[in-house]
Amino acid sequence: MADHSAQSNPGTVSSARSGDDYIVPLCSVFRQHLHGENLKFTPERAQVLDAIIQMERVFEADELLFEMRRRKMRVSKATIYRTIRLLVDAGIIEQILYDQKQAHYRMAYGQAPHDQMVCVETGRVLDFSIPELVELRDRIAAEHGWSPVGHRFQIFAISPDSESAEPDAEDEQ
Amino acid sequence: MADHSAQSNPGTVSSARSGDDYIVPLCSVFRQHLHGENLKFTPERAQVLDAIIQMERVFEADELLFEMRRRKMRVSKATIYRTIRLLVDAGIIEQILYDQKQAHYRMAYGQAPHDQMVCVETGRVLDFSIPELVELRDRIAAEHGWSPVGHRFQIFAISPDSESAEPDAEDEQ
DNA sequence: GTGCGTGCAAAGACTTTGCACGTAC
DNA sequence: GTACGTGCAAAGTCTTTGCACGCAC
Repeated sequence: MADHSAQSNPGTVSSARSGDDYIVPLCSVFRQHLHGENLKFTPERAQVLDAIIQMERVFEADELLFEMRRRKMRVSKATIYRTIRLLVDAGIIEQILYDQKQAHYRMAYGQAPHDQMVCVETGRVLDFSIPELVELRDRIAAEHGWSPVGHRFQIFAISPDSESAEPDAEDEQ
Repeated sequence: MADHSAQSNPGTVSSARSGDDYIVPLCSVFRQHLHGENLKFTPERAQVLDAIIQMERVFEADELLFEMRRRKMRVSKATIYRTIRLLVDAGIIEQILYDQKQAHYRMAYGQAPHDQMVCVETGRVLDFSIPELVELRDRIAAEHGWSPVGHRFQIFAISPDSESAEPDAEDEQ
């Protein structure tokens, strides 16, 4: 497999199209999902989705709040948490786990691949896709009689830029 | 709880030997690690390690506390948390991530493989090992010029016993 | 019009920390 | 003897919830 790395560049989910192109379809997707659940499409929810789209990378609830404040969108923390949950339910974003401190999320709509490499020094994230992993997963699940519904593959590594650039004095006696 | 997972299959930490056999070497490992860091090997720390060994499965800090209380080991919650961190540093146990609610840990000393399958219905965990995954990981890291230090592979699936056996009224339509 | 949504602050779940006393080395 | 450890409770961090008012459908 020569080049399985879908996004050659660090961290960003979308590459070819600009952020704005997403807004219309994603709004529709979200609106439809809400409608299907008898929930309402409010300005606040639209703003949260909009802000997430603008972030174009992995984010935490807190970062989203901060970013929205910076952009003069006045939405409460509670609403952000509530909306994030709805967006996960709608399949528009997904939760990823780096640590148990706080939840991280990212866009899932554009079918971004699940696999990623995380730099243990800098926190930099590189997304990529390994199609065989799905086959592997299905095979293992089948061998045990389980029904696969998803998987997660993360590589922990040190990125080339962190070794050189970063002094990173953890403990110097 | 009956038999939380794994034992029957490849990948459990202990298979042939009984729990007690571990106590001596693990104590030594821990003691040496502490000594190397100029820390002390106290009865409390020994008890925490002992209790973890007896659990023989994935555990949470809270479960460990409960189990130790049950066995009349009087160790404070703070000490459990502090000792868990030391054991992770020593490489004796490792943290695994199911969700961000709380941290889960398991024995890492016997070089248990990192890969696992989690039942999204019951929480049952099945450990297994895929050697190719390490090669895959190393190859991908190398392709991008990163230095791999670890990985995590989790399959989310529905275990056969959960569909039939378990009522599990999460939502009963 | 009504029921779902929102903001606010308070509560909740898990983990860490400050302090005074205790103990392994 | 001393520096590290311990228990306790209080503080911290991230997330959820109760309530009164407001708005989308």
